[in-house]
Amino acid sequence: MNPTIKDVAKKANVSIATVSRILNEQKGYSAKTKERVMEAINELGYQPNAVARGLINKRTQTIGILFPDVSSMFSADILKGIEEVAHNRGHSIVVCHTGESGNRMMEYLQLLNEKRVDGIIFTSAVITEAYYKTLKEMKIPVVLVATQSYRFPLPYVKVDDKHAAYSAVSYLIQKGHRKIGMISGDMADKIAGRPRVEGYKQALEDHGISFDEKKLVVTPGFSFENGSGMLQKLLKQERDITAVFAASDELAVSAMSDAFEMGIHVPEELSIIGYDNLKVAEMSIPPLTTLAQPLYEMGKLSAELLLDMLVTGETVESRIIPHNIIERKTVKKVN
Amino acid sequence: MNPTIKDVAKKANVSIATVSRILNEQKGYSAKTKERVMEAINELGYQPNAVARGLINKRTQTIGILFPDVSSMFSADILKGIEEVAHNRGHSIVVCHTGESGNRMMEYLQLLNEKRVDGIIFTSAVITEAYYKTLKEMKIPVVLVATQSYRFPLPYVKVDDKHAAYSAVSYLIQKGHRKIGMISGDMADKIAGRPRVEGYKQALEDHGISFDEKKLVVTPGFSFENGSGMLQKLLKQERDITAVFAASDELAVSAMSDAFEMGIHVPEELSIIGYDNLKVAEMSIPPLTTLAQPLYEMGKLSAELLLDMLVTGETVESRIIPHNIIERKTVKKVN
DNA sequence: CTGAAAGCGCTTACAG
DNA sequence: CTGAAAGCGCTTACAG
Repeated sequence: MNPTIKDVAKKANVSIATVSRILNEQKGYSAKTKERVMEAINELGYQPNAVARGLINKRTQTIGILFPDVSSMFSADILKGIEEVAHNRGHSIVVCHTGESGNRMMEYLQLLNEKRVDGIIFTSAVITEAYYKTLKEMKIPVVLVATQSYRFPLPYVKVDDKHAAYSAVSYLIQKGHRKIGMISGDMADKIAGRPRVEGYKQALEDHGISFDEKKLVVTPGFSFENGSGMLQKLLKQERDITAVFAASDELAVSAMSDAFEMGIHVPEELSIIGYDNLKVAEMSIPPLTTLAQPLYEMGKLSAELLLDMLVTGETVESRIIPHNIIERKTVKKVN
Repeated sequence: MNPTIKDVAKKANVSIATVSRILNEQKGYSAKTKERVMEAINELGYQPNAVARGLINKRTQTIGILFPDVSSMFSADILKGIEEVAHNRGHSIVVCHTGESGNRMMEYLQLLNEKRVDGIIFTSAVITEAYYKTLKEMKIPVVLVATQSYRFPLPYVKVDDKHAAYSAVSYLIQKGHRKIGMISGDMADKIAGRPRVEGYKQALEDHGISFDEKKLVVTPGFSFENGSGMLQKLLKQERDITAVFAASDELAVSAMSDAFEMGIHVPEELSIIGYDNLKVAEMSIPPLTTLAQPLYEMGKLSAELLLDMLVTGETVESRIIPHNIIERKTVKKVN
């Protein structure tokens, strides 16, 4: 068995109270008893039991992170950012894959409660009433990343999706494009779906281009698989397009694959701009121009905010993160 | 504060012992006391405190997972597989990003020990003497995924790298290629580096093709960045090549980007086969033919084995996982 | 500077 | 079928 505080106390000939004090760098012991205790600790290879500490301190030094899909490229950088600051600030992270079933979500929420995590980071999904209710009952800080809630007062860190989409489309327009199609994710999605379409429309409008619904194509999600065949569909509806804005990088890459199949050259014959700036954006051929969400930084910031809430006990302001365009090689200037 | 077992005991007018029994589905209570207790639990919204349970049971129902890079595509599927079975079997996972610094690794090992995780899954890195020593002192089950140790007796689940590389190169040969180059990762890496080169050499030899070191190019890692420019280098050393075996998908995709830059058409002018079958393999243009490691299944299996060890208390046999080739579109038949 | 004791929220013999 | 009590490994007043 692992040695306990009792073992070191015995070995050092002091009470467990003073061992505890030394461990926690409080005061109330002489230099030489400290020395004796440290010696005993080293000899025994003693490591404090964080479970016992957690029980009494009511702090487990761990935070829970909820992902709809832990293995997506989208989650990857957020996770890394969170891990980075959590670790630096003495916390570990338990990661939860909630999938699409609300079931799994509720299971995990309950689990995180039983495990008494100190806080929760909730990524890119929508907060339902049930989720909010249990979250609230847990009475621990929560921060949202890459999502937000209109109904419930939870701090979030995210990009302004409408604005970002607006920027992406405006960029295309600046490059001389006026016949711009869009491949959208689920329009019923109020966080990442509709706002991007609205941004697209607004950019057109502000530049005197009228919206044409034949230039818009919708698929139920944002994944590579969802995007398959969408470019064909778009071009079938409306042959006369010089550029397309895809609502995610995976959708964009999917469109590039479709273009390749159809023998359409990107960007010579068709410009494409994505959204996200996933790792795959640099790996695509040619490299994808895209609207970047700084996912890694968003992860870091969300963890910072959460841990701040933990120390101050106060809630924190939401943060709209600036987006920007990463120019690579899929958008061509046109007259 | 969260209600405790004491609160429900009081409310139901029983002792905490019987509440505990009911919670743990043991026997020793009447149907109607159970009913009363369940009622109290519901009314209070009581959730057992897993920290207290962990302290007394000496089981935290959590396992630690160590990744050199949590955010890599390689980690993604392994993580998902582990999460899947861990969750199904009532365990949560704390994920650790160890980076390249051995430092971070030791920190995390200590942390996992203090948190008293029930077991550890160690992925795709090499076990040093120091790691092994601390792992051993923790006296908990460990399983290795996508790596192994020759020096230390730790069960692993992985593909046979040499054999897999052999298969990939043999596939190229079957397709009629005889002038086959290789882009290798770090040759000093005894797990994923050298064995793949050995497999390459052996496949050549067994097919009566002599190895030519001008057809081999080495880069310090397996990432997309590491691969940049390697195809140029290879072709400069030896122009006369019809196919290349890349030691990872990222390296392969990198080579495809290089080929694109150089105006070389894949697979018409040059065939490429990768290794791993990451998500990016299907997304590349054209889709990448590759030697697949079933990462998701390997993740699942490693968790199964770890949890089995936890229940049986016995160590478990290592598993060599079968690999296979996913034929997509980057390898062309040749005469 | 130091220790005895209570307590965190549970589980588990032990006794009835 | 049920409860009182000890104990898991710590921290923290409290008292000296």
